[in-house]
Amino acid sequence: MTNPENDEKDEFDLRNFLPFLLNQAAEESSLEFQQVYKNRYGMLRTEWRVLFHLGNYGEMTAKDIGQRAKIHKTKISRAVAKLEQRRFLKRIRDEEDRRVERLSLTQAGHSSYRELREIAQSYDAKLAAQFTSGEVALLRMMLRRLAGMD
Amino acid sequence: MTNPENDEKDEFDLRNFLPFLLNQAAEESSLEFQQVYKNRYGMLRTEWRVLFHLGNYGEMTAKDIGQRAKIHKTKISRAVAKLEQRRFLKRIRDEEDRRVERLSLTQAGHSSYRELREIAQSYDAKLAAQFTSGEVALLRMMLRRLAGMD
DNA sequence: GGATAATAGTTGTTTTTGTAACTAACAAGG
DNA sequence: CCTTGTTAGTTACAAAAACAACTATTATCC
Repeated sequence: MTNPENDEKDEFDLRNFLPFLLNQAAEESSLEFQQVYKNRYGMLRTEWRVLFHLGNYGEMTAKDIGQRAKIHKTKISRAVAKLEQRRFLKRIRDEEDRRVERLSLTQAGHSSYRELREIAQSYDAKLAAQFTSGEVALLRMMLRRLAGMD
Repeated sequence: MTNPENDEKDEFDLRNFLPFLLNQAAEESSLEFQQVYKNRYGMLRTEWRVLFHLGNYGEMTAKDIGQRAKIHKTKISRAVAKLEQRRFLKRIRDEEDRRVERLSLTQAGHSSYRELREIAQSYDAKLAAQFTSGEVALLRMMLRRLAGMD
């Protein structure tokens, strides 16, 4: 490319624009881990997120997961169906309120979760190793704030 | 949700996992700006990215844009077609290498770019205002590193 | 120079997502 | 109770993304 056209007081650089930077960093930093749950476990992103939530926080409803991870209910519905099909989770109709399903992992689901968590943990460590521990702590704080997860 | 199942030395918290955190922050921080180019300009994300690249860096080829922003060529091809249709950009066949098209903005494209850039700039400032300027500088540096944009 | 491979970009097909409308169950007010 | 409104989750259809196969052009190298 040529002709930078910076003749019009253009202090703006796309490469510093936070939404763009965040997206690029998110994509790049997800890539390698994505290969694992995708190729090795045949899972979609929403599927491992549901798996992780159930593994990490225990029994939850679809709505709980959706609120916590800001995932739309239709995506969760489909992910749950797929995970159930693969016998990674089971649903129990809540008899107090029969609209609700209480979701939890099966043995198989739990064992996949443990494996993936292990991988995620060391992957996270690898990413974090590029910076000082103070920097990483600050980064996580800022990301949580930007994500509205305070 | 109940039953945290933290009985199995589970120091892992999904809410601190960098790829997850980055994705959440990216999505949340893009939302408001997305409304602008989507609802007000009828553009898709790839379309404004192409527009921004051409506005920001001047004449480029589809391949240039793809490499710089890590966007797949089919997505770019379709975005370019749409932007051309709306008379926001023009293509010039490179006579040195007739496989290549040199892309650049039209007047209309440039004026949309300027408007959107203005909005992007103040949106970025609003996001950045949540932190000290030192923190933001560090954040951008870290994101660039994570994005492999060094 | 002619076969073979590589490159820029496009098009067609399949997956995945987004959106809206739907079912079933519960809640609230009259 | 019984209409009206909400809520949990599903399903159907439309939009967008991913992936593979394609065309046209240029580069390689025997």
